[in-house]
Amino acid sequence: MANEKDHYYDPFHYNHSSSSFPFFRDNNSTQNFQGFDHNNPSPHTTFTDCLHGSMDYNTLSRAFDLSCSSSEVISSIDENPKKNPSAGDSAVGNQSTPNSSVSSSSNEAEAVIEEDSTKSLKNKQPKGCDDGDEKPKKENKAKKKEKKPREPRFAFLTKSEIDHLEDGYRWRKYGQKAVKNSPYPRSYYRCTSQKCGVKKRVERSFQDPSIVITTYEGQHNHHCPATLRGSAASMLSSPSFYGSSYMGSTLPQDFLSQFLPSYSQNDHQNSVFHHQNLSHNLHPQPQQQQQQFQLSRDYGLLQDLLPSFQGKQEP
DNA sequence: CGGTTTTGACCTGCGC
DNA sequence: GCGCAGGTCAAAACCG
Repeated sequence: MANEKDHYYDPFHYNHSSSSFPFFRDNNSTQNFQGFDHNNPSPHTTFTDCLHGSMDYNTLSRAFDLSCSSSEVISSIDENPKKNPSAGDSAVGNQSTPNSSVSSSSNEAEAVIEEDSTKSLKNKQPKGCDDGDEKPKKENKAKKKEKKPREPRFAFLTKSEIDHLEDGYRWRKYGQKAVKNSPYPRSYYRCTSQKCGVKKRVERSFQDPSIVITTYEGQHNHHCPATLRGSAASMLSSPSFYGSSYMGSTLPQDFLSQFLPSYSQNDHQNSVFHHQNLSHNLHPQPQQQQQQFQLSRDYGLLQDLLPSFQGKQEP
């Protein structure tokens, strides 16, 4: 979907020289990792890894602010590749020149991300004009659906054996789909809280089944119904969880506190977050890979993890 | 019995 | 226009 509604934030476009952490934000609201093309980044892709926990846009935003005082934290690449094709190319193509496009991104990234959600309208269009002989079902859907902008997305890679990670919120599964090139299905969840339209998708990496890819969409308009201690917080300190590319050198505690209200300093001491400088560690040793998953700037790695990504990667 | 999960059908956008 | 893939709906099944 390469139209003006698409916005692309290059997850890889962080300033690795400063060890900022690679949170990815998917503003564009279409599919993840699908249709990614080095030469045409427009097809939304964003990715993030890091921790799992109760994330919503609010907490994430705050977390970003904390760590991302500068532009490099989050690289929003090209807010509109279509408008600026060359920038679009740079979104991915410039990854070898980390500082080239970062400058303009970050600060606007925050603003852009919300703005985008009003622009991205990939949601189903109402079929209001269906003819009378259509199925009633269709008509109902048509009436129900409105043009709703997609919410910004955040994707997380989590090393876990559990598919659906506890994050303190209650979710209802509303769908499951097989993922192309992957033996693992993708599950769709919706927050059960009334009027809370937050969704999340959970899928397992095809290449590394121990990695769960969780994509959050939207922000909760209510408090977390459950304390996280014992659930997400405990998982943070469990060996099965490896927050990999968490790069914020000053973040861990504050950041985690933002995500996990019950996350204490004590937890932090036991946490498995690792500060990594991706620029020096694009290809972790096998041993390291056992200990921590690392999100690399190298597309190849993402490609390995994401089958659908891979599909587009190889012509 | 109410809430959740499962699952096939349906819808939409994109590429060819 | 057609086929494909992602995303969603909603009825049925399941569960506590």
